Amino acid sequence: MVRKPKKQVIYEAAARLFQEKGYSAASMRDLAERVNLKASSLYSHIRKKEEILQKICFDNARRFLEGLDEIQQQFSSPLAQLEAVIFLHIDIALDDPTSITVFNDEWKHLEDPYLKDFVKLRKNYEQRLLDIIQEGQSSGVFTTVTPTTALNTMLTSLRWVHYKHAGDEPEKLRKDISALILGGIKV
Amino acid sequence: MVRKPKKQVIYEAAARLFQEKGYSAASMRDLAERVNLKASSLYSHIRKKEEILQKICFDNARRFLEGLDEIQQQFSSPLAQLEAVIFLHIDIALDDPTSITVFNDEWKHLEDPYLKDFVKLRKNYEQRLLDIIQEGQSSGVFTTVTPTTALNTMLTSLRWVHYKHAGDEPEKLRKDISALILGGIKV
DNA sequence: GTCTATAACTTGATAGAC
DNA sequence: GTCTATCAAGTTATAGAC
Repeated sequence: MVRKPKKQVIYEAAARLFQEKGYSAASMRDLAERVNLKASSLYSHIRKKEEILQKICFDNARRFLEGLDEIQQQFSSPLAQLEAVIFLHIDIALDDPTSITVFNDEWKHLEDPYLKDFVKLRKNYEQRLLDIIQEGQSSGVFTTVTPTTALNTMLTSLRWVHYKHAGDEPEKLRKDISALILGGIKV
Repeated sequence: MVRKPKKQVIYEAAARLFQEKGYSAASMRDLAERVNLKASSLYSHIRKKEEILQKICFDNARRFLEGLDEIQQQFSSPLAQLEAVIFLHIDIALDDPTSITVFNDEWKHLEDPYLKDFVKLRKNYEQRLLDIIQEGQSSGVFTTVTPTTALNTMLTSLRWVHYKHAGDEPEKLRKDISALILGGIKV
């Protein structure tokens, strides 16, 4: 029987709390109650509230970026890369739906310099996807919609898996979603 | 030169403020400053902070529901209806991007009984779209992905238009997005 | 590490003068 | 309708006893 370090228990409870009430509306007293502590005791484990949000946001950002690294090593065709990106987003969303919700919805409550850094990482990620799309268009396998329109439509269309997944098997879900997205992009 | 009623000025400033900082992090003092009043003076025009959020959320909900009413009177085929729904979402997003962001992202800060009512309206809207999708599947014009998967993918994929629109002409945007979404749904 | 106590400040909202 | 003054409650975070 392995006991989780209390710090981890706090982070996980915080993610659920931020998901439910939003970062700003979630108080340290709320959080403390959920881990059976007084608010002041939390500060033996973390330095400040924002630190929790930082970890959630940057851990997830890293996950996406490293996932994309692997994909670009493993696949060379734009179509295979894009499909793998779709699977990456679905798998991450299914693996940790709570923290991905916070990552998606609460990052704007980061303060500088973390906010700036976060936005930069994200811009980076999106630019790399944009390059894939444009390569696919050049080689004639993708339709010639405006690239940012294709990118944004694809990325946002993946933003429901984490909180609304109806109970399909992951395999069925991956198959359906990739068919829906790629069906619109492929020539 | 028509002067806007101050109440409307307040609502519009509030929508922008809620969009920028989120409902919870936006204070009545922030809002007052933006309309050159003291916080207490706001209460001559509104009863409470949540009242503003209510109006924004329910006004937009009504817009979508009435839009769907019209669509279902005007078109009979599932494909034509679904395309019209896509245009409806795009047009609303382009017409008032700020208030649609608040509608999309901040509704969860409504309190009961408004929260319950809002969720009910939304469920209603989504059920009607689900029926369209299922009719299209039955008549063989839509692929047989899980209907809720098609619905959620379609609806969330429309949730970027309001805040990221790159500068395309609306017509090009409507054409691209409907091609991307319907291309994945059509048989 | 957890507690009590508290500092220092912000919050939404009200009372009442003008 | 707008102001000043104020309230009661809530906020993050720290100090120091145990």
